[in-house]
Amino acid sequence: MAVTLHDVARVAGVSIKTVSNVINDYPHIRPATKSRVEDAIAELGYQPNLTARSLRSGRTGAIALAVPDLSLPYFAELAGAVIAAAEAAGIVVLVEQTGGDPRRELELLRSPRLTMTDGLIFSPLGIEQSDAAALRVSYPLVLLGERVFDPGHDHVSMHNVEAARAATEFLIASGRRRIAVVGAHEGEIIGSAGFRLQGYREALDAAGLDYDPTIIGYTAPWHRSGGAQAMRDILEGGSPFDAVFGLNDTLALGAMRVLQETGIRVPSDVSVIGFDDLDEAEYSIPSLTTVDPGRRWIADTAVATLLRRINADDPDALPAPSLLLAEYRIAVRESAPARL
Amino acid sequence: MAVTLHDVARVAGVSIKTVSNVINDYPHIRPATKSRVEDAIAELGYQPNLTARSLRSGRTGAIALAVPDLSLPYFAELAGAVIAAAEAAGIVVLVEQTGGDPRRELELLRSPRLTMTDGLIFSPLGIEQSDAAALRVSYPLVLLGERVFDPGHDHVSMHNVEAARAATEFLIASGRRRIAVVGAHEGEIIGSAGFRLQGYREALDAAGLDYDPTIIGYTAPWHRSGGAQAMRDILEGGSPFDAVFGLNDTLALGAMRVLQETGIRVPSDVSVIGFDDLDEAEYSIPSLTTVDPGRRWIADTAVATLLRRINADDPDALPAPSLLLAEYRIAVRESAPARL
DNA sequence: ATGAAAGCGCTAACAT
DNA sequence: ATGTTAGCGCTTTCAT
Repeated sequence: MAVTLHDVARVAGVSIKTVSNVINDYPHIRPATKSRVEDAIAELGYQPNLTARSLRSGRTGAIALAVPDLSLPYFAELAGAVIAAAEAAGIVVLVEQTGGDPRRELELLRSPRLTMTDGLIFSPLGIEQSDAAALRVSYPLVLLGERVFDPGHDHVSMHNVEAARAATEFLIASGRRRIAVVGAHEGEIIGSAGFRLQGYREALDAAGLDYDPTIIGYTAPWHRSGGAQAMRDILEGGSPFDAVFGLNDTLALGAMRVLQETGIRVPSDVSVIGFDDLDEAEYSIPSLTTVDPGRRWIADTAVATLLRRINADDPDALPAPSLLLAEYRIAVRESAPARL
Repeated sequence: MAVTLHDVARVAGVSIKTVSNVINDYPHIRPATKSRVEDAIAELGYQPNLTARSLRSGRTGAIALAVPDLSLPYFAELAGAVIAAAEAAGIVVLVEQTGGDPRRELELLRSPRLTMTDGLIFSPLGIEQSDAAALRVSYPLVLLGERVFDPGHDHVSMHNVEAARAATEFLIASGRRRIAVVGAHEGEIIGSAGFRLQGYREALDAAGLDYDPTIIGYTAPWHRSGGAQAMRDILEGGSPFDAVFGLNDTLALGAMRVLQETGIRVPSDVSVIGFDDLDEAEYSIPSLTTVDPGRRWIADTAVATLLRRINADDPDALPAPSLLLAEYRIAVRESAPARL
């Protein structure tokens, strides 16, 4: 069926080893032999069978990336950045969607599917501290997102607490005092929502402002509709506020829409800040001030770190698993100007 | 290193064939033998090596998906839908980004990488009619997007002309007469921009309205910023208009932002309609009326069609390559109400 | 109902 | 500088 090394070897009048040498740029080949082989390859349209190569070499040249859902813009942009970084390194990416479901996340970690890849970049959402044992796997693994697990893994994440604190301080510095939050998770300590809320409280404390639970809006799914609903809850509560901190951009965008519906003007009545710096933050009406958490750096670093583990000759000779945190910055746009 | 069939066979006291039979649910196995093997599998934590299975069976259980860029929301949502459809069929998806660059698209079609997959779902953007020969590949291939090539391939697409005509007719029926277009491509006949513009012109013709080139905005990249720029061009031209047809949602969203900046109100002054029905169309301010082109159906159908080719015992016994077109509908929201 | 043996296409070890 | 051989882990004949 397909052209194999043997076919090329026969046509070129050499052994398959020589053909293999040519393909793999082995240095000591007579130019005449080399060109004869290359001609045969071109003539037959030979392409190496990567499955066979993988079986023999133990390397597939592919990695897996597991994210909750590509329809969430943050993860779509993250996946795009990971694929681009992997391609630059000559490897391909198998993308899995877990839906943030802990059962599917655990299943994925033990899936035989992973034998088709050299390692996994995993952005968990549903699994918990008690599932940490499931992360002790035999293949190279890099975790993304919140560090809710014991050490022992390379982990690439962002400065959630500090960045959220900086976002809140930015609003305070611009003159706001009653800052509502959209997207909190009831009782969560560890996790994006918990960390960002903590940063928010630290900023309030430092400024001597009181924490007012009546302007904290809760929603589990971080969609726009969740942000809209949480914003409505706060409005119905009746407590005044002069700014909104959306714990991510889609929440902020959903909240902004509800404000607009209600006749509240952004930013003249209420400032709005988000978190993620999605592409669309630049084009919303008004454009969204937000925290750029360093997504591109996260993707590049995750791939580089995974490849370092994969390529390690002696796995134990490698540096200990590390927590790598991206730099953040505040992207100032219209929804929350630096001064009112 | 890893546990193999041989290890399981040794522990269970059977041959590897029997273990293989158990794994593959071969019916004629003595229950006692079967449970002995299953115990050994559990005890050793055996997992089949899918690379070896692929080499022997000729099937990888993976397909490739090539799209321009996951940071474009349409393709992110499409990719998510394809991965979900594939997962339901028990296969995984290797995602490639071409950037819409014809060179990379052509390269991809001949990439040895594809030997790691059973087939390809390809959404081309850059290659042209003259590259049609490159599409005559030896592996199963399903094309997505505009049918700019000769037949001979399964192709899953949308009713571009009709849907664009319907969108335009919707605006006309609502009372609009001067409908600007944002996102046209200079001189393009075949392609999303060309087809949708054609549908627009057909609707104008049918309604007895003149086509006015001064309210057609051109932009090659279908980003929000492109939509914004094309909208500005039209405004600078000074010709009046009472509606905007964005040839996709991001263009429409970018245009809407410029209208708002200029003090033009949507929809009271100008109606805006898009095309794609992205998740975000529902949450923009105002929410965006748009054409739902049947993305979910497209993803399901592309996967099902590709799998049919892959699973064909006799490739020639299959139905001829077909052009499959999704049903469309207009999602009516605030930016263009049915009646003003 | 189970086993023995071959071989998918390649790379690695060892020859020469 | 090139050839020979073995074998990665599995499925698939072919036996029994």
